[in-house]
Amino acid sequence: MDEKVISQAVISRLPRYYRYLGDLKDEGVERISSQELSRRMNVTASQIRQDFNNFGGFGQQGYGYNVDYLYNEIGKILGLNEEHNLIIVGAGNLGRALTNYSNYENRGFHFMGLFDKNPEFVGKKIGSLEIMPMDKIEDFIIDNGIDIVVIAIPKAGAVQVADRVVKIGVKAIWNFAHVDLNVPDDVVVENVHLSDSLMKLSYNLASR
Amino acid sequence: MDEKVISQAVISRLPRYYRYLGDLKDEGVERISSQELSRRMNVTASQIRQDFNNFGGFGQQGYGYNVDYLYNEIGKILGLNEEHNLIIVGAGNLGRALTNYSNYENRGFHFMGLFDKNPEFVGKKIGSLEIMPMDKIEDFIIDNGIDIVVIAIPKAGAVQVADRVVKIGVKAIWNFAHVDLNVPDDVVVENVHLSDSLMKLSYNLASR
DNA sequence: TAGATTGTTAATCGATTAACAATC
DNA sequence: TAGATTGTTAATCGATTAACAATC
Repeated sequence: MDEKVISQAVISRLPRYYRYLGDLKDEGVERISSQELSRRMNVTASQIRQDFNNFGGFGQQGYGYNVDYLYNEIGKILGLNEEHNLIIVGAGNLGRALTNYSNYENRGFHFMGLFDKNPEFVGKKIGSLEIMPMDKIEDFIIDNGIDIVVIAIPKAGAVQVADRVVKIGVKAIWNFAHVDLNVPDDVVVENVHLSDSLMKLSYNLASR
Repeated sequence: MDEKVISQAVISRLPRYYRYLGDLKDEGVERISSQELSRRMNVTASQIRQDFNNFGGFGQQGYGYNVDYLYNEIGKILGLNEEHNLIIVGAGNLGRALTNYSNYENRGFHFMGLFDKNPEFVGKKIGSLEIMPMDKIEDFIIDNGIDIVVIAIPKAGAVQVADRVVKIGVKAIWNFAHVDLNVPDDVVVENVHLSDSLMKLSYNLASR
């Protein structure tokens, strides 16, 4: 391996490139220059070329970038050619919303199970998934090759759930709980702190 | 006004400070030094002091920071002492999840209305809110002093909804649609692109 | 007063932008 | 070949960290 470490600033921009390239593809655009993409996306052409060149040369002098090729390459970089099996812990409103967020499916993200500690929920079906009790989490993860765990429960239980799934080898957590998870270095956590986001909006609104 | 512009990097960290200070308050901690906070939060003490000093001196040499006071000051900076009235456009799973995200309530964020274009949804109640038809959005915003609009519909309709609410004076949009909204300079948009977040997780998992 | 710790300036580091030679 | 546009190096800008004088 021994790959160059890419800064998170670059990584954060990749999904947006991917989205724009997908749109261009849909429009039937075959090739695009960094300058034209820069105009559309409102970033500098320089940044676009620097970002792409972190991963090797995807373009051609005098021509630009082939949209289809670049789209696929960025998809590969993002790991979208891999299949991922997920479970969601927490069958509250948010957990249910994520369950049905079916447009992930076609990107290789498969939502396989839904868990909740509320006995009244257990057994109920959300879409095609049946809600299972919390004590089945470990077995389900192992039996179904789950590699991503989505935490959609209040902060009180989140840390404990994270500890449990990390213990049996899960290496990726998508965390919606409003708490920082403390995990080993080789486990990646992606936080979605909705209230942080709303506070940022509140600040920017107030200080317009 | 004429206030110094604070970088978004700093703003993004404020909600996290706010959360940790709230926890400290709950623990009954009265004062804290930048060094101790740095240890807890895993950031440098230098950064903490720099961040706070963007807004004036909240501490005292030789003593540190008063937890309660600092908590309140950051709350004020974030605009949490102001009342905000919100509506949610889109009564799908995500919209419903946000509706019931009631812990925002006690921070002065009031979810006042829920809208959907699906005639079958209109009239149904989600919690205490009745789903209203899309053509009532403008009147409702004006009549109820709505200052934040939450967009929780697919990308297809999102741009149009944004245009409509901006037209009648809304200055803040919390956007969950997977599309960039093009709004005037004096309108703030806070994006929550869930699939971008999942792609980042996917990348970081693959390149661990 | 002595010790602690801030507020703030200076140094460093990293990310973005500009420039241009390489090359299609 | 001439024109266009990348890949890449150099310059700039901004953010983070270190250091320390001010002061409680």
